[in-house]
Amino acid sequence: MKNNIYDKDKKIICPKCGSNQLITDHESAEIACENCGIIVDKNLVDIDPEWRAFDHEKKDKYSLLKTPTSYIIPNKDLDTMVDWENKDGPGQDISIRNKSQLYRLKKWQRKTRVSGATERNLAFALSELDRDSSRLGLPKSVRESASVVYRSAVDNNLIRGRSIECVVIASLYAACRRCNIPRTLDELAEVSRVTKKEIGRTYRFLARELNIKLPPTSPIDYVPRFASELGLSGEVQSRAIDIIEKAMEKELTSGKGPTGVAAAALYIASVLVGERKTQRDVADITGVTEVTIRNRYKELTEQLEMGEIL
DNA sequence: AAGACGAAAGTGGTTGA
DNA sequence: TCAACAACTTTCGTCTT
Repeated sequence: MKNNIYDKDKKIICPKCGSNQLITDHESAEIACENCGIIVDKNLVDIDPEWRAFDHEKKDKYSLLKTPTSYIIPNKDLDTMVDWENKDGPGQDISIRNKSQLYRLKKWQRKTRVSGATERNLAFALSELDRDSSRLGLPKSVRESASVVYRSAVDNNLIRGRSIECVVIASLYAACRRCNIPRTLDELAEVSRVTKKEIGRTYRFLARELNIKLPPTSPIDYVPRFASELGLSGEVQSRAIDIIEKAMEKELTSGKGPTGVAAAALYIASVLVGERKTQRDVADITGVTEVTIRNRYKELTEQLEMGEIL
């Protein structure tokens, strides 16, 4: 079976979203779509409909079965192997299977001994990622973005000495921030067995090694989620965002924790609009203390000349 | 009685010598 | 590596509604 993606002159596009913004990865011979994050493998020989039409759940399942042949083994060897299997295939199932296994074992041992472990690692990590992100109610785009981060972490040998779960969570953290729907370290720590400290440390490590540069999280990004969890109206939200924008102009927010600023802005806005929440309510949802809210609140009202509250 | 306020002491992380 | 430092937390007593 000849595959048409392999042709070098042909432009490769992402089968899922049609984007041609593909990132080629050096060592693993895989191509990732920058837009939606799925893997489009250039060296893939066996293009079944199932592969072509994969969405992410399916891809995870099939990757166990298929990826060892598609990801790792150089394409020329792979071509040979596929042909050989196809010719001898009908009739003698068992012996063929044995031969095939032997062949692959040899291959793996000789050239890519790590790859078996790597694949298992990846499969485990991706299911972990699925579990965590669905617990957090994260959209697919974030999950995909996180899996891209994780894969590159694997490719750069960054997981060694770290737990898979830890790296997965750190990847998720990065992905959330990139997608502008940040989650706090506390929230991430809650759904995993990794401590907040470790997540932070691992994230910083990944960011440094992978050259991920993300601007500091804006308090504004937290407003919609916190507001809806507090049952506050859209009007309160826009007032809060207003306050934060003004505060940022005056550089009142730099160096301060974004959740604290968001919490205080929401509190102030809730009072202004007349949907008052107690400091305790806001503190519980936002994960900061009342004291912090009070401090931010004080700074904001003083510096922004909001005497109207008093 | 509940919520808001603030002082004081403690924690974990960053920075700079 | 260590100390200084800022942000944030915990705790607790006082004031306000």
